[in-house]
Amino acid sequence: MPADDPLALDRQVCFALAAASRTVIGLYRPVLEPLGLTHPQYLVMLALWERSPRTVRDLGETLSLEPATLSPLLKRLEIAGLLTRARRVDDERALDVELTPAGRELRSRALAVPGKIVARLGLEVSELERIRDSLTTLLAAASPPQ
Amino acid sequence: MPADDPLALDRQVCFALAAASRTVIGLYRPVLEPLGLTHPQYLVMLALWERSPRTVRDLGETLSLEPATLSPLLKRLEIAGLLTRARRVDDERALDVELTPAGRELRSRALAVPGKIVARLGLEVSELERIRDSLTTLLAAASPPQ
DNA sequence: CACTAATAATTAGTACCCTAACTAAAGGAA
DNA sequence: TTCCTTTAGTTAGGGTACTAATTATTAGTG
Repeated sequence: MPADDPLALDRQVCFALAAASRTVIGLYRPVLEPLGLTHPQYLVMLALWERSPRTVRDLGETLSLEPATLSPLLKRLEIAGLLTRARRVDDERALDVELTPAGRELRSRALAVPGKIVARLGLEVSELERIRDSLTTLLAAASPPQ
Repeated sequence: MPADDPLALDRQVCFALAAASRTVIGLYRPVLEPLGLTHPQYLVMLALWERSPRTVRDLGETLSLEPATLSPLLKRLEIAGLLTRARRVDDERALDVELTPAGRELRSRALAVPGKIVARLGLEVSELERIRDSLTTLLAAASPPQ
């Protein structure tokens, strides 16, 4: 195996990305479980805590997720009582995905989540911010032209 | 929404990670489809092109994937004729996952893959390497202690 | 040697993830 | 106004991804 192998696993950004993503997200599981959330659900709630109500399309664009992924996911959050989905009055193709009081109140418990993960990672916050900025660059480069 | 909101989406490394990972991996789909591979399968093949045969456990550790994920995935690659799975003689709990001649030959077509993705991303190779190194740091921090 | 504990891989179950197809509603053009 | 095109969200289907449970094999202990 030559030292300059173009297909070497440790040369592939996509592998580093996939493995890091899965592994980091895996750390959230025990932290989010007491809140009754999976990681993708947590991301949805983060978006709604920023702004609610929002449409499925808006959530999809914000989270880089397809409607087909969001649809059942939102359904499960609705069943859990954290949000409601109602047809918009001005455009009945669209849904207003809106936090319930329970969904809103969950935010205060979620405030402890990032700190727990940062502590588990044991990296400097400044380094995490640098990594995050790199990822934002990468996401922009990979995203479809607007 | 305060400017220093600890739960702001764009402050979460995990969100940047999830979105970037999904989006970048999504770019591979049309490139890998002519090779008959999904992205996770591509990663498995990369590992086997480095070294074959390998056990499921070895592949799992290398790729940060659970055996439960690998089991059906390898089965599909076996059905596709790219690899075989055989009980090891020295330890019948373990499998030897070994490339077939077809699996081995696929590598030459796969050599074009990274270049296509890099071109699509339009980022300098040096920047991609920097990002990859960051991710490797992150993966190490997130991984269970050895 | 007998028995217990640990290990490797598979299966079951749940929750994503995407593409493709579909239904219903809205927008736009003639 | 009518009709075609586009859009929003859902459903279907295939492929992951994980935890938990299971089966069979191996390792370790007395």
